[in-house]
Amino acid sequence: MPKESYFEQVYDVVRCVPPGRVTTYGTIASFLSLGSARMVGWALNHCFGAGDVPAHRVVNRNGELSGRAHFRPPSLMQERLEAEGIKVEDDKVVEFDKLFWNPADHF
DNA sequence: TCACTGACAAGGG
DNA sequence: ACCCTTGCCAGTG
Repeated sequence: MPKESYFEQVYDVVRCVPPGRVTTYGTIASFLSLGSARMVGWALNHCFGAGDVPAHRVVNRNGELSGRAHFRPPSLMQERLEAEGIKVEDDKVVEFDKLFWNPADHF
């Protein structure tokens, strides 16, 4: 498999997200200039088994842990975020604007 | 080949 | 301010 699928493109960006920071689906899609926000979430759905992809650092534009239901256990996403110093309340990232990390900024 | 799916985002009522 | 509809596009059956 010499060619990277769209999944791997997303995984690569997610891996670049530093601990204690979060990003959104739309941001990744915009950064890749490919696909859409829905695809990013869909790609992450297949990430389990694709290696160590910190999918818990990816949230929706509201800062909500929309993908927590896909973790096992579902609370694992919040556990991971809190382990990195991110506070989560009511399934939402506290001070999401501050913790937001833009891949384009790192670039 | 065609149709449906999906962890979202933005706009309109 | 909230709820609903539309658009998005690669992958799978």
